[in-house]
Amino acid sequence: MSLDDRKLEVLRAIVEDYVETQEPVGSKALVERHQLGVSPATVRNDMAVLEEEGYIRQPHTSAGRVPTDAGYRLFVDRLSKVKALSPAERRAIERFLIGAVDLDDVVHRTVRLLAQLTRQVAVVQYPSLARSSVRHLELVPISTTRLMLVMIADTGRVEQRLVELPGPVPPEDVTDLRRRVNEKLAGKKLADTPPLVQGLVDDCAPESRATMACLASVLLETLVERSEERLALAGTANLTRGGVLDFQGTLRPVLEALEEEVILLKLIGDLEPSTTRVRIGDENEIDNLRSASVVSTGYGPGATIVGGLGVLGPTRMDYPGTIATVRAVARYVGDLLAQN
Amino acid sequence: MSLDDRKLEVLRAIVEDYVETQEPVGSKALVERHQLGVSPATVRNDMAVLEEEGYIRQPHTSAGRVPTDAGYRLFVDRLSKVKALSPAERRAIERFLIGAVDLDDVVHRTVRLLAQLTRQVAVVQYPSLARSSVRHLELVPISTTRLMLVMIADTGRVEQRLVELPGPVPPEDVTDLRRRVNEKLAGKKLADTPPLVQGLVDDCAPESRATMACLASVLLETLVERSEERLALAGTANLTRGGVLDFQGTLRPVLEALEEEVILLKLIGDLEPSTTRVRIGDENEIDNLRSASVVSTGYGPGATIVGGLGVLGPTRMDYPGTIATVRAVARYVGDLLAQN
DNA sequence: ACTGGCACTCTGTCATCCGGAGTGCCAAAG
DNA sequence: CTTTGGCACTCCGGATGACAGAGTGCCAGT
Repeated sequence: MSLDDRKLEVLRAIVEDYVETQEPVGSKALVERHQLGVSPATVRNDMAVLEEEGYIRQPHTSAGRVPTDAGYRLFVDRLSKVKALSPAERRAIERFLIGAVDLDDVVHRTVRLLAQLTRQVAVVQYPSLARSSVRHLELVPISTTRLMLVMIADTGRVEQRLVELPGPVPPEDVTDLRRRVNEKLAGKKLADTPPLVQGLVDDCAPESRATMACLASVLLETLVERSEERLALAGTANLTRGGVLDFQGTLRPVLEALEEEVILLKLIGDLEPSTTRVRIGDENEIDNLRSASVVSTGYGPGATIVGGLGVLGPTRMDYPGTIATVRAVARYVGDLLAQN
Repeated sequence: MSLDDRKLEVLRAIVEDYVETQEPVGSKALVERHQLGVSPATVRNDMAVLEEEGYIRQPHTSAGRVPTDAGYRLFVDRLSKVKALSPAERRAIERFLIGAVDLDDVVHRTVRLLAQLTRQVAVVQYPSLARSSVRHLELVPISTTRLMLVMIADTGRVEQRLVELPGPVPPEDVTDLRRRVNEKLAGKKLADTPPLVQGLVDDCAPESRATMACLASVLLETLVERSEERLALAGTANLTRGGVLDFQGTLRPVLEALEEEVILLKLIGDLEPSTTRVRIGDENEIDNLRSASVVSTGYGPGATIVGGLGVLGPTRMDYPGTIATVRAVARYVGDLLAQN
């Protein structure tokens, strides 16, 4: 059975009212607040059908209706258009992001901005190393048998690792190493480096091969293979808005999930489709987040995507507004990155 | 009126029981659980005195007693000895901290370890730039009019800034700049650099002076003056242990405070006395944290202190255990830093 | 196909009640 | 002077019941 237009309209009204008031919405209140042009009794019939189809449910007999996850899904997919941002919001975004001094700063500002605008928990992934290219590799002698390897990526990320050398290496050899490493790797996608790094070691004169091998293993192991993704988080205090009503009584599981970087990355990290993604309640694979929704998208300079960002909140959230904000922030951040 | 030994013993018993059970403790239960050698009635008299003096209070008439902030304070100062760590804890600390690949990694591991061991919210400050020395300054050309300035500090911190140059600068000039900057600044305390940096500009040949001035201003402004302190946070989910009983009903204010880096720095950042500091409830200047206690200490290689770390929890916390853990972790981190 | 009416159900709240735990005080004992 | 046992009193927390309000489902009528 397909739902006619009015039933969809009723669903939309229920979602909007419930999101706003946080209370189950009844037929009477609905016809009063929206111009549906029909009587409560009619709405009740429609509601019965919507409930049958699984889009809404009653917390208990003779209470109003509340959207189900499926109801929100239908709402997001077919009933809502993306809200335009208010000029105030646009200005807030611009003002917030100018004046960032480095990548850390950009990411921190972004995540706070996002949390503030959406009034939810915000997550921003640092530009992924896997999607970055090497801009420059620097070797800094710390002692005769220790180097600090600093990698600067085109996305602005800077990573450093301590390298323990097998034996003392004189400064002029370091200069030589640096030159050779950069010649080979600068400008290359990090993902493409493994064979090149191997080549570096192979081409090495025997006397410096051990040193180069050390360097190579640190490079490969900690920067390419275990290429650690970094995250910033903000707005956890927003979880307490709306009392303990959202998240079925306890923030515990949600806070626990937010502590796990791996989980967060799963949430915002699937960057394949360049469009905004919305995961509602049960659609999250993480059990702890069954009562939460996540709106996420990728960002990056131009059309490429180097990282993800998003927000997490109760399933009862303002989807159109949140989606609009997340997209806008992602675009601004992308532009900002493009300027480097 | 001074408190005799038995009254102090009663106070200790009350604190210990309350911390454990989370429930107001009455005179009867007290004599049963501890060998006080006196009757409940006697204990009641002592309690009356302790209440008079402000060390305990009754949530309501005819309920048991609960320690006040002053009571906890007295307990911490005079009634508790620092617990020795269990071998299991020691092992956990060691196992957790070996294998860290860089400073970020050390800090993150530390903060998680601390949160896990104390079962509270943990905060770790990155080694303060203000207390670090310059190990090396690196200049990486990004384009002809842009440099990336990378500063490597002896504490392992690495900071990078983008420098917009007034005009194109050829690579060999960059090499020269790099050499001059390092000759002057390497090994110096960051706090001592301002006059040296000024000297660098003054000594510059006129044709490169504008470039050097640019560099100098970025250095001074963003690394020395606005030397940003960084923090890591973990264990917020622990706030939900003990139900909503701690923190008088809502986590809101606490979560809000935890979002503010400035506030956190105030909490753990006062590094003057090298000993552990405990702030109980009202002793926190931050209103939001009036129902929380903070245990913090400084850490650093050897006897010097380069940063702070600590935990935050309900006033009802296991002070001896927490203090011991915080100290131990700080010592281990210090040792780890000393190895670099 | 929609509407008005009506009986029914369930929640949330308020008042009341009662057992339990704990206190404060007092008089007696050490 | 300190400690102890006894006793009346207070207050919390849970259980119970009554009740108004909101909302529904269903049915007959338009």
